[in-house]
Amino acid sequence: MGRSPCCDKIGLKKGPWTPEEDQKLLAYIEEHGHGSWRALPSKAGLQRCGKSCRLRWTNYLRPDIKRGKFSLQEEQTIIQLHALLGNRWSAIATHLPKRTDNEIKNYWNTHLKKRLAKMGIDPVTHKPKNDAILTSNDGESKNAANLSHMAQWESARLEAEARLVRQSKLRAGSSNSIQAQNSEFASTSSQLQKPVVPARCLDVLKAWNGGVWSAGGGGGGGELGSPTSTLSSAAGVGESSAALLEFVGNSFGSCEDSGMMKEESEEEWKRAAEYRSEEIRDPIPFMPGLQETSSFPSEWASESMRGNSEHVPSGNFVEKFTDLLLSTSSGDRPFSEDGGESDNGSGSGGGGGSGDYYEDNKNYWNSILNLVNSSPSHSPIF
DNA sequence: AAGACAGGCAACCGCGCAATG
DNA sequence: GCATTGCGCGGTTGCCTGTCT
Repeated sequence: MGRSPCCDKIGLKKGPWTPEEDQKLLAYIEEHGHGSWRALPSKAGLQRCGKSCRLRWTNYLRPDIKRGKFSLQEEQTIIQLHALLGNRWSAIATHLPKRTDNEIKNYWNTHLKKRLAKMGIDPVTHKPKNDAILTSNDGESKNAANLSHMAQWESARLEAEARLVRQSKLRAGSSNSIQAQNSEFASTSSQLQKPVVPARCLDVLKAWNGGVWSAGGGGGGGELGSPTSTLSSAAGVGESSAALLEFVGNSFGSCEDSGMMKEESEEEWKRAAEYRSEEIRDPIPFMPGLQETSSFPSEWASESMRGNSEHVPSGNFVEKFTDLLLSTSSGDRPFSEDGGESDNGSGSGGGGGSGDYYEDNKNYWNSILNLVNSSPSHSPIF
């Protein structure tokens, strides 16, 4: 509908960019910024469509792009976020400073997807391929439902962040100052694609670890052994709910700050495998600590609760999340019914109930991390 | 050495959404 | 409210390069 042609105009060049074209584009953007991609090519003297220019800029020429191999933690971030968000590469990219969605997408398709497949993990569902046999329909649906809740929440948050970026860009864009634009590229250009808020990583999983995994009481939580997860059944209420509340708006140091960009990779996988193989005692070290708390902007929930991914089945997450918070604050334990009597975290020994519900999910994520991290470092996969 | 094959990645394409007139 | 425009996203393609035979 009403869509004007873009790259099919006669006379527009397609295909690989030449250094001369790159130079023209760079020079123009450095001098003028990119106000309108559509108008840019002619102004810059390029026989390209605006879309092609934008792509070239965002995926290749932008000064804040990190190229080269992905670090172990970047890989883990991608895998885990993909488990939550599905093929929402732009959302995943917001958690990986200096990486473009296209790069992440390519890396997933060419490396990580195959790696997971070889490890027996379905790269779409992030579950072991024989999981369907091992898991009852009921348990699976619980896993899916809970994951979907988290994913929807993350989706909403990311989109809200994106809105903030757009708004801030609009504000910034109201000034035609070249310096302003240039300084923006230089200092915060990654924020052109990312939220204004500090880069985050693994919010959901962090909350998952802090709020859900640790909530198994003295049993499962104790098994995990996190300093933050030594919850008595009484204190656990407050702490786990606090973790969830922190998760609502948490903002912690960027992945980069937390050592995200360590050079990779074999050694890191090896170290991680060693570490993880000792004991899955505390997922938290993979996730920077919870630090900041902010309020829950209602607008986050106002849109984008649409189920836009097969990973994110539709459902009224906000409602349930609110219920969760309410029940938490009212003293009910949302995560565990069985207090400290669960087994060593490996199974759903106790009967039924929400204890099993979250235990299943904990085990699910444990299995992902286990499978990823415990793969032999000498494996051809790696 | 050369052809075949596979993997990796840059770029293209089409769609959806938001903004605007 | 509708048409149009512009941008961003995700899927896909095709070229380039490295490896194998």
